Amino acid sequence: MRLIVDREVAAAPRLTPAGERILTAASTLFYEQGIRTVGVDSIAAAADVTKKTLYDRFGSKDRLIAAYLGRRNREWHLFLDEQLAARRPSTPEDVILALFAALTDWLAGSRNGCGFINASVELAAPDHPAMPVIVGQKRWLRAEFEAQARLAGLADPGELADRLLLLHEGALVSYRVAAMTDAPEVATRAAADILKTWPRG
Amino acid sequence: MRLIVDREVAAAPRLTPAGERILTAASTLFYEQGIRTVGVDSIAAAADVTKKTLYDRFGSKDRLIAAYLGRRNREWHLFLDEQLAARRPSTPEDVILALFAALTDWLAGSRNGCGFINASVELAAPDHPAMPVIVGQKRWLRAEFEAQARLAGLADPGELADRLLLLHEGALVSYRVAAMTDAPEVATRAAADILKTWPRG
DNA sequence: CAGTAACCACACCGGTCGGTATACTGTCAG
DNA sequence: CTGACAGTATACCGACCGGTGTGGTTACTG
Repeated sequence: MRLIVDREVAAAPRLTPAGERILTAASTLFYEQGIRTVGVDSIAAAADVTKKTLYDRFGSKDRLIAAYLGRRNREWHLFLDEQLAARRPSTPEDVILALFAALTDWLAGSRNGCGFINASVELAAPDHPAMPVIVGQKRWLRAEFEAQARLAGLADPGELADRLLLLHEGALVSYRVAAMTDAPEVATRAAADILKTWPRG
Repeated sequence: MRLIVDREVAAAPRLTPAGERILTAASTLFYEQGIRTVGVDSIAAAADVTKKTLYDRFGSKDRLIAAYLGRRNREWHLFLDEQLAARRPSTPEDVILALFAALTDWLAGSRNGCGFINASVELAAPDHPAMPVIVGQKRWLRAEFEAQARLAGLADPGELADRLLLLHEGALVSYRVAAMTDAPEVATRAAADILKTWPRG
């Protein structure tokens, strides 16, 4: 069993060594301290690079933000592939549960929750160049839930996918905002119970 | 049937006419456009007030933010009281479902989701004077879920409250980030199903 | 050998940020 | 009558914001 829905993730663009350092520094700073809080000067300093180089490579802070989210999205999908490979789910239901179980490891080691949700709030403007990445990430997850539910022969896969997405996002945000440290485990248990009692189509 | 857990909401402080206008303007601007985006100058302009007056009344932007969230929290509890009064739930389970159903009206008329979650992300710093209001709001809701579950004689009220909170917060964030416009209704249906199948203690 | 991409150092830009200073007016209670 | 308080108007502050311009160095490549 494996993931079904196409990732539609843009391939990682070639980066120069300095560009690589910039994006790496920006990624940790943006995620750890917030996008608005971190200025381009501090990113350049952390990457040991001139501001000029930063602007030669990325053009603007907004496009650097988009690059940050694009990379994070790729890393997330790679992470999911690893998790799936390790857990070897044998049914579509197990694939769904593996996606929930992956949350625990994904969130471990930081209290900041979901970088995409955070970015969506911080950027606010719906026409921001990074918005498609954010919405796309959530839409992919929902589509994957729905596809697995359909594959499992469960009734009303759309409604089920919606409910699973609520649990998933609720875990991400409660982990951060409400300081619910075991949110991923709670979500996994809740998802398991839903799947167990859900009617077949 | 009514709400059980103490609100521990600080009483609304007396405000001068200008102070009132400032807080009103700040509330709509902060919620509609984001806290970091809105500067004190534009708040003063919108309230038709000098910046001097703003700082005489509130001292700093951070304290104005805290006042904004305090007021929003009071408004939310007032809103819940109205909803409860209108729906007249006859069982603890119905109280819980009424809290979910209230989400629909609470979110109607704006795409910005939960002001507390947004503020938590935008402020980031855990020692910000407004943080206690944010965490307190979520903790109250969880405690209310748990108290109602206990009153209903349901098993493991803590676990149930956790799961309900995940659905609730998931609806708030999916409504905004994933543009799931019917998130409140989905959450309400999911909560109803959970309550229906949950074992008695 | 010439060209070009990838950097460096550094100085500079206009604008906006949160916040302060000064000086003056109206109102109302002791 | 006299403060105290709430408010006005305007000017100002240093710090930082995202972004640009100039000029020079290294290294690889056609």
